Amino acid sequence: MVDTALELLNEVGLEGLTLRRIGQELDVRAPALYWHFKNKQDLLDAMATEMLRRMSRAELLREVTERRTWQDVLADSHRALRRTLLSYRDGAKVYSGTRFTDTSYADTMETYLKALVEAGFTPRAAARAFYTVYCYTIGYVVEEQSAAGYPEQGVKGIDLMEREQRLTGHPISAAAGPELFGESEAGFETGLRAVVAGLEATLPRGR
Amino acid sequence: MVDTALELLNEVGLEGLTLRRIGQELDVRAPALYWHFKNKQDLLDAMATEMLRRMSRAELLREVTERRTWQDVLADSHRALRRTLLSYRDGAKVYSGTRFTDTSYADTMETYLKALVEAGFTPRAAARAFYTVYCYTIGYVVEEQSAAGYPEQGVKGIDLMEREQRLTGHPISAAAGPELFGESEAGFETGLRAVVAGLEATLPRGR
DNA sequence: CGTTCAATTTAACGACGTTAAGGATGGGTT
DNA sequence: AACCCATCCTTAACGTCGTTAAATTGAACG
Repeated sequence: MVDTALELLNEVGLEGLTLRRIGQELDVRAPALYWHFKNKQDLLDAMATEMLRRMSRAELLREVTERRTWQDVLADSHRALRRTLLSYRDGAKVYSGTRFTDTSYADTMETYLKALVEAGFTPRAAARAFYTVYCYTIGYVVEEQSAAGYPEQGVKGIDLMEREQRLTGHPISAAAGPELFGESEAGFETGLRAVVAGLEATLPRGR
Repeated sequence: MVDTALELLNEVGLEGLTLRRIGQELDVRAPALYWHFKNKQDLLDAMATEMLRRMSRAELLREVTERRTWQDVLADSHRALRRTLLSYRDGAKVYSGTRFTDTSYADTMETYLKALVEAGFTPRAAARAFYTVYCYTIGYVVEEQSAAGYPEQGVKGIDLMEREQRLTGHPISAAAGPELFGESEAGFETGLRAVVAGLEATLPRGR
């Protein structure tokens, strides 16, 4: 049922994801859903949790089988997070700010934090480091998905030409358009590397 | 009218911000609002734009009167952004992913980018640097406001005690709670410094 | 006084999340 | 076989939402 809702999300987007529509997909009337979830937010939380679970399954395997630096662990895990969020329409919006419905995410979390601690981070610094990259990633993908739109569904993205015209008189801002909204993949990567490099430079690690 | 909506936002939150309620505040029926805005999203966009405008007014003054390093410009402007978003209930949610309704923000943007370019960043790198800090900040405040809740209005925040109990068996994750959700001010600052330091280390600047 | 135009009203529509009350199904117990 | 009880669903309805259409106000102006 969470699976169905996630599939449907990709078809109709967050705004079109109504209980009646989900019910339709399951050959069931809307109130039936209340047998399984106490309300719609509860279902959304479960969807976010399931997104994370799916990400973890693939990602945790890598963790165990490969030996990587803490920088790679941090960067790879958030590359995976971005990929996961991008794979659902409005994925970042659904995900951001929800509280997870169980502790299934904690295994993954714990593995990452342990890797940082073993690399010399204090537990507090490890948590802070992880959370910093996390916030960057969430923020980036929220903006990314919102700027992209869903043209095939009539949701327009940012029009770079129009933006440039609108910003005549602000040349640097105008020229920033293609860098920011035209190369989102490379842009995420550049920012991610910077953030990780900054953690390396500033956060207290033992020798 | 945008002012009224912003005031009201602080009383009732995004979820309680209905057109009928806004109308009530203005002694007007809901449909009257459609004379001024083409739909609710249009009003929300205007609110986000106004938030930014208010931030810029105070912040741009500093820019002109003080001489600061690009690091300080970058950090201070995003400290101001966070403060602004925090000053409205659900401020970050309202703000994130909206498109600005005019180009009033561009003056500010241009000033910041110019400071970076003068410090030796290429225009592209300047845009990227700014955007990286921007995403971190947006992501951070979205999580921050969602985790805090609004206890006086019955919206519960994260319960640290309960969280710790739930995460027994994941000691590092459990111990991360106070660091992440208990010291949000210091946490933002630490992350911000790291991100700026990372930009210093990785982004192409002239000599 | 009549016209024009901006700004608002009233009335209504369809869709939403949600609740209440009750029906179906089916295995386990007596 | 008859009953029970839990599970899972239905129908009906409520109140609220964003939004539209059409009629109405009221001031400014000739």
